[in-house]
Amino acid sequence: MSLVAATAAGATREGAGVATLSDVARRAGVSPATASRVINGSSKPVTEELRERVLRAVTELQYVPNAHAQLLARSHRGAVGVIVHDVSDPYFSEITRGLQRVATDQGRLLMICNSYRDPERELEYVELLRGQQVAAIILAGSGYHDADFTRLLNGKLAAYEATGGRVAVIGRHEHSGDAVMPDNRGGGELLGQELCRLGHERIGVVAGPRVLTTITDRLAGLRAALADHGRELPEHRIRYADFDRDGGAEATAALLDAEPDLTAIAALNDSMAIGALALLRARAVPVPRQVSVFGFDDMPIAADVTPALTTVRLPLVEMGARAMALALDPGAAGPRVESLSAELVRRDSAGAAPR
Amino acid sequence: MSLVAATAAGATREGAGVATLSDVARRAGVSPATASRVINGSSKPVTEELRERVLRAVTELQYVPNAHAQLLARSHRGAVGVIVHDVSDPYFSEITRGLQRVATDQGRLLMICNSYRDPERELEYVELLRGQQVAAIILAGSGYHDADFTRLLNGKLAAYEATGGRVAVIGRHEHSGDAVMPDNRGGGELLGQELCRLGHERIGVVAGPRVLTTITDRLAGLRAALADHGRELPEHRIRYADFDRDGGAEATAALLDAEPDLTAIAALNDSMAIGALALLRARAVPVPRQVSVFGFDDMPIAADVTPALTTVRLPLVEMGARAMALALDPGAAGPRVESLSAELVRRDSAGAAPR
DNA sequence: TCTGGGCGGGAAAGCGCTTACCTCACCCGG
DNA sequence: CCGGGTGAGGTAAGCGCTTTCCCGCCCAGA
Repeated sequence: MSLVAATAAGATREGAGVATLSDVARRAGVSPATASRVINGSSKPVTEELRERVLRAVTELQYVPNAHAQLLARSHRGAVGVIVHDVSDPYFSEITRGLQRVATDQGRLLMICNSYRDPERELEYVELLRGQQVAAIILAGSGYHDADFTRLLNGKLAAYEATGGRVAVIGRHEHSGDAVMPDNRGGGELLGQELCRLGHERIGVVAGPRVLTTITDRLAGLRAALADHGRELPEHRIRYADFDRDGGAEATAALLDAEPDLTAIAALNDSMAIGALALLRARAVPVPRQVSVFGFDDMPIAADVTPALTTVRLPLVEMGARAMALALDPGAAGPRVESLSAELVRRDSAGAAPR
Repeated sequence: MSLVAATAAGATREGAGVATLSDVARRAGVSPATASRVINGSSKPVTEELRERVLRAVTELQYVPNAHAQLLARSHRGAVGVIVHDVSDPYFSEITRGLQRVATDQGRLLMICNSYRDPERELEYVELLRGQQVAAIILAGSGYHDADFTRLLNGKLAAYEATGGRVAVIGRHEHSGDAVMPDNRGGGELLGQELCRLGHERIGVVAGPRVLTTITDRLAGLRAALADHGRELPEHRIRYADFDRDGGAEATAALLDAEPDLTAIAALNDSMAIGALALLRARAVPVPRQVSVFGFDDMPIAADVTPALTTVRLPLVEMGARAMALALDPGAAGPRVESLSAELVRRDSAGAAPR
């Protein structure tokens, strides 16, 4: 689910009569208590006779219990909140699939919120989810290099946890609690090693916004690996743009305009890599013969573009599943951190550097 | 949001003390009524002095109102429910984007539920959303050829509408209320015309599940256009499979195995077309030189695969936006139906039939 | 000085449900 | 024949909030 705070405005006030529990009880000629008991199979026994009368009334009135009233009365936290950058981004779709699977297994409802990479909105969603009395909040997706924001967010999360809420994050170092950490740095290193193995020297990097910690991590790994092989990564060969397809195309164009003889483009996620591929095709640059392209994440479409994308795989579904498991298992006192390693996937978009 | 019915089991019962409105009131030394008034800016004036005391208490206690209690007290329907087949499918991501935009503009919260093409689950979600007291329910995605299911669904929707709920559907004829209808049949015709224009005779169709009305509509349009040009579409050249990438690959393989000399593959959505493309590439069949491939929907990635997909565009975002507008506008007595037409997008995956 | 009107604030009645607790009838053993 | 146990059902007290209604105060006007 994507949410947006509902304001008081624009409320509809329709509805002559939604059937309530009392309506059912009245029609069945029993007390609300009895009706409630048969409707949600309480442990307290009710005679067959009454049970049937109640069930009949339920179908006749098309009664559906008011979920809010139930929640209030039970003071029972059922749902789990998830805050992602954007579910329509395959990276998050995959993570969400993992989250969903575990949540479903445990009979939990999931509320999914899109922050669209706006820290402000992320903060709002934490409040909103808290108001919804969710049992746990899961934050997926890169954190931000912004100390003020981090402090604020941690404050809110702490308040939530203090009242028994559980929190798990995916890929954020800033939070001190339970976390699932994909090895972004290690993935960057794999990328760097491959680049060196293939003999690339003039490498352009197509990066997402530098405020994202994911970007700096991947970059750091890449730099480290290159340095190991005596290569440098000058700042002017890194272009920061939106973390999506169009950003990838744009950054690639800028890179190529500045230095037409690059032999490799390393995109910091697959969407950007697809944008890079599109731009190269538009400019009739042969891939990988003249320029090799690398992605990151290995989202499903990566294998289907042409040339199929060489990329660094992150176990996205697994990450989601683990995070949900952590969030739902009250266990362990100390914070638990699970690291998941990256893996290089060689396909057709990268080859040896032309000489 | 994706939901799954939360069972009573597996509830957590944590939480020593979530601050409540009374806590805030007590700490501020005012009545709950006053606290409530300042917190959600009631029209009733409150002295600056008290207002400040309350606000201070709110921040000190990190108070967040209990959304369920608010909803209950206001008996105000805020959210809107959306049932789609699968948000991670770009077709629905796009529609959802449109829904979201309008909902956000009107300050509405969206609850998104994935039915994963399971009619049973669709029914359950209608109940669930009703229980959540949503102001409207939007059903997106093909209906099913299943009279029993349709009757059941319409019954539930009618009950919901009877109590003031609003319903809008996207691409379903079975419901009699407000609807946004993409012109699937017309799109099929466009496809057929293009196929004829390019001189294709031996055409294989890669279709999704035949229980989906979308499939039969597109197929009907395609058939009609072919018939106009004196061509037939024999049943054995239609393969029904899952409505996704893998289904597309599978159906294409079956088609080619049976008739290696087909000159065109018409897939009934882009995901399937991408699967077809992948299979053809794997078999080293040149596209479009030997076989042309057509998609349907024009989802964003269609332009980025290679060869770029020739497809039939549906205004997905627009469809979502219109549906939400209909759902949120109580207006008109009679049911309103908005038709949106399809458009052929020529790219590189289709060419003249080889001779 | 007295009255009426306005206005800020509180008391309390719900919203629809769950559940602890109580009642009442019945049945058993002593 | 009676006391107490048992078990089915009802009563009512909330869950946390909003909102109507009312009260008391202050000031303007007579």
